[in-house]
Amino acid sequence: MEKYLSLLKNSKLFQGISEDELRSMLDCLSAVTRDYHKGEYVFSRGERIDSVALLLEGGIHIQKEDYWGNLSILSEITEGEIFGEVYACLGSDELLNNAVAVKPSKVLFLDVKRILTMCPSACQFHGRLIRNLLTVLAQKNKMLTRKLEHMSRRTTREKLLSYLSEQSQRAGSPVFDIPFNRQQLADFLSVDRSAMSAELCRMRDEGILSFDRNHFILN
Amino acid sequence: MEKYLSLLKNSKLFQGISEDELRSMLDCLSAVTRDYHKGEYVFSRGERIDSVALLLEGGIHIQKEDYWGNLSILSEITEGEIFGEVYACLGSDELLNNAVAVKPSKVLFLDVKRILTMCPSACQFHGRLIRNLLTVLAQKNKMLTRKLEHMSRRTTREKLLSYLSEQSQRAGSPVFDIPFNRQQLADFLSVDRSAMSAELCRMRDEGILSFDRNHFILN
DNA sequence: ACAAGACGGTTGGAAATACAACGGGAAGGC
DNA sequence: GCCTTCCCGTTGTATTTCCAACCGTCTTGT
Repeated sequence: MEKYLSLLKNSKLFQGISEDELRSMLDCLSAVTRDYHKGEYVFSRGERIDSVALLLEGGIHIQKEDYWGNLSILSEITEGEIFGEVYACLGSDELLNNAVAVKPSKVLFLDVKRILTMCPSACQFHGRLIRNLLTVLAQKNKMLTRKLEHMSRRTTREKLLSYLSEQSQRAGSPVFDIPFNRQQLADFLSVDRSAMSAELCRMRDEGILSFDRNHFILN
Repeated sequence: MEKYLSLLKNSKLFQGISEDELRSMLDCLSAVTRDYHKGEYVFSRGERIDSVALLLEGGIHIQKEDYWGNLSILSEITEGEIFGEVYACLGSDELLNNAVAVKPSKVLFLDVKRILTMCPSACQFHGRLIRNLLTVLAQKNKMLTRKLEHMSRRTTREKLLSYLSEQSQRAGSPVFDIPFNRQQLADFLSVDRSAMSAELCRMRDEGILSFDRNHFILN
């Protein structure tokens, strides 16, 4: 656990909390870790949970498969990010999506009730934790809004440009890498992979962008 | 203001807070109201805000217009709901969407910094307010996830069924009203109005559903 | 070295959507 | 009563997407 303290200290959830405080909080929140291999499910649709998950190592996709095997990727979780917080906060609601490890992963689970219901005056950093959680929820909310912006575009080209522009903006550079391969990007944008691939090549031929695998340059 | 106290008391933001406490809190949060006529903008894209808005009366659409006048409706705000809370919480971020009154509306503005930064022990219900805000954010998060579920469907028919099923489920009955007319529903689901209208009629002819204006029955 | 699988690109036909234009009916204002 | 506006449905065409199939390259495991 010690080796992840600096990751935790810099995570959005524990921002502004000292390392000493962090150690005692982990006990207080009945923190446990678990390892997952690639393809394993951390959470499953329909489940009820009362812990938030924090990704210590690896990669997670929040996604959904329908009856015909069609995959839809909602979001990607990177190291230091939390997931499942919505359902942990709402308590009684069933999960709408699966959380699947896309790499060998290590996940830390924290009991949310302890965050929400513990007496605020009991520990100095407790209020800070709640406000951090609030900020994370607001940021995720904004992320979902931006994703809806991509998805509301009518054509594959517009969806791609909307997504790639955001990635470029986030990277602060016209040169950037995306965290998906072609199939995953198609499942993320809800379009056909082959059609998307063709559209990317058309845009490249028109000089709008260039790419190699998941490395992109926007012009 | 007095006439809205029972609405406020039953709102998700002020749930569990007594009427007396509520009165004093409204002062504390430097509450002000403002009226809007139909079509007027409450918030505009690009703006920065530090107040949450609570709709006392009327109806608001959170929406975005692109360069070519295409409208995209993100969500609908009904009486008692709050909006703008994401940006008020994040402080420095610019709004991504407009908030437009679709009916004559009355809006209450509350200073969010007072909610977030005031000493938690100062007032008994302050902690309650933060936790309520947390719950509202989590619920909105889930709402956006569900909307993404509709939007990730490939065909207009699937989008419609996904949306109508949710509305039916929310109403707890196969008979329900939707809060949109045809054009608004099309802008909400990001499809062509005429194609959507045709699809609705095909589904009616196939016996899947029936409808009259915004009144629907699912079979 | 070899086989198997993952990945990205390409193609052609079927299906669905977008777009523009039109018509009828209901609602609302004068 | 009349006119205007809004709302919904219909139609036809051009465009776009989906789907299935196939190929070449690169990686991985044995």
